Amino acid sequence: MLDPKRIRNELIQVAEQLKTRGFTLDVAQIEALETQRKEWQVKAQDLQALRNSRSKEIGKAKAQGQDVAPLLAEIENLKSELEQAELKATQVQGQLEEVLAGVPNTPHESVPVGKSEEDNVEIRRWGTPPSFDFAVKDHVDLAEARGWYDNDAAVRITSSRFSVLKGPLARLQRALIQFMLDQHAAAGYQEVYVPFMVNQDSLRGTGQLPKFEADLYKISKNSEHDTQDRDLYLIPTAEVPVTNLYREQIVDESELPIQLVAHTPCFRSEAGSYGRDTRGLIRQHQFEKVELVQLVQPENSYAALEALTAQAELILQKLALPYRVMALCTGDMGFSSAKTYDLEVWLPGQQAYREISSCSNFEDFQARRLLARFRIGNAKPQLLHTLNGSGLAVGRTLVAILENYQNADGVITVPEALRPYLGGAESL
RNA sequence: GGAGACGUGGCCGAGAGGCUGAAGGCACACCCCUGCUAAGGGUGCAUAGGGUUUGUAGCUCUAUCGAGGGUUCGAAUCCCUCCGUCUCCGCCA
Repeated sequence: MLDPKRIRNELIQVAEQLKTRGFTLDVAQIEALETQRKEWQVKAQDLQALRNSRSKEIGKAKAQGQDVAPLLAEIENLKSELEQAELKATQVQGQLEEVLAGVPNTPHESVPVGKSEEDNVEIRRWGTPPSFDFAVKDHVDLAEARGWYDNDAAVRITSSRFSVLKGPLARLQRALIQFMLDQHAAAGYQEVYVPFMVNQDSLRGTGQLPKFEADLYKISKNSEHDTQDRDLYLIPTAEVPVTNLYREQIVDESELPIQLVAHTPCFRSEAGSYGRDTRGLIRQHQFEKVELVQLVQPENSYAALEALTAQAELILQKLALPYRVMALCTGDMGFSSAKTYDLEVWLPGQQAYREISSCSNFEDFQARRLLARFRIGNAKPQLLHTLNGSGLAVGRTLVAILENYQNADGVITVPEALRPYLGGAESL
């Protein structure tokens, strides 16, 4: 979430910035709530202070054996007044927080202004799309022809948008995961293994809740006696558990930058995407992803974004997959992001570049909710900047390899970098 | 899953309705002293939020002793619910 102080002091400027991403900040509403907040909070705190001092006097009087009845009578009325002020204060605070929780991050000044995908800006291209002297197939046709992909079985076992991979394709996926983790570890990212289910606080921390509940799979865990909501959610990305490793933590400056990598399955309900990418492995409810996460000092976060993006690119380069880097425009960026680069890989089956990684700098937007902080010496803790990026989406990498490395006879050439992970096999 | 014990600041550990935001110790920071890397003395040392303010300075207020609720003029201390940790039993990979 945004800094409430900034919203208070620079409301108009913030509203302007948010406008570029197509978000209208209800300035009047916030001003009204803010006025009320101040009024009730001050009143409640004043009454609390009064109660505290009176209570202390009673304590002292009692200790000295004096009659406390007059003092008690004096604060008799205070109680209901205080209760009302406290109630009002928490109500207004709650409303204000609800509004603020729905406000997206403000874009970095370097982000191109635009309305949609169309306005994203290509930063660079790497590699050349391969040319084929035969009719190319898409990954579904390629995989089905070899008996590696069974959509019907997945539907029977679970439902649509799940998949069953068999034999060499399943093994290729495992090889890719291993390969990616090894590459990132070699670059200094610490590998972590994390839970695939998370609680609501974690999702709030990274910004998936409260706004995007519909995209998540929920596991009911509440019992009837629970006073708090204990439902768990399947992670939509490793970003959630990994970044939350530092929720409510204060790390020493010497531990920075923190660079982590995790492989997890990801679960997305894909609500609202009916009819899009229904064929094959592009858009699934469950998919494998290797995720890079960094927590850094604020002044380093934009350099870290470049480095993290380059690290994700490295995988594509080692696999010799053609791609381009897109700077997302203000209108296309995710809720929590201040700046995002998408990596788009060339898919011959679609004759198009498709997203395979998304690398974002969230600045302190997530850290504020998370209370993820660092400290220099004995100074006051400061909010970290958080970043993450896919390195890469494994399912889509699988698609890219099948399609880019296909041969006329349906055999798939194994990218050289991957051969050590497949017992030296040159083709599948 | 059953039985019991316990959750206090970066750590250890007092406190058992008021004078406790919290003794004492360790760690840490700064200063003093000390003729070697050791010891001693002093000071400081939680987090968040609000008000005031040009101010992330100062002053001041509020909240926080696992979490939430309750009793009370007043709760770290009493009651309830939940979560977690430990020990024993059961079960299991």
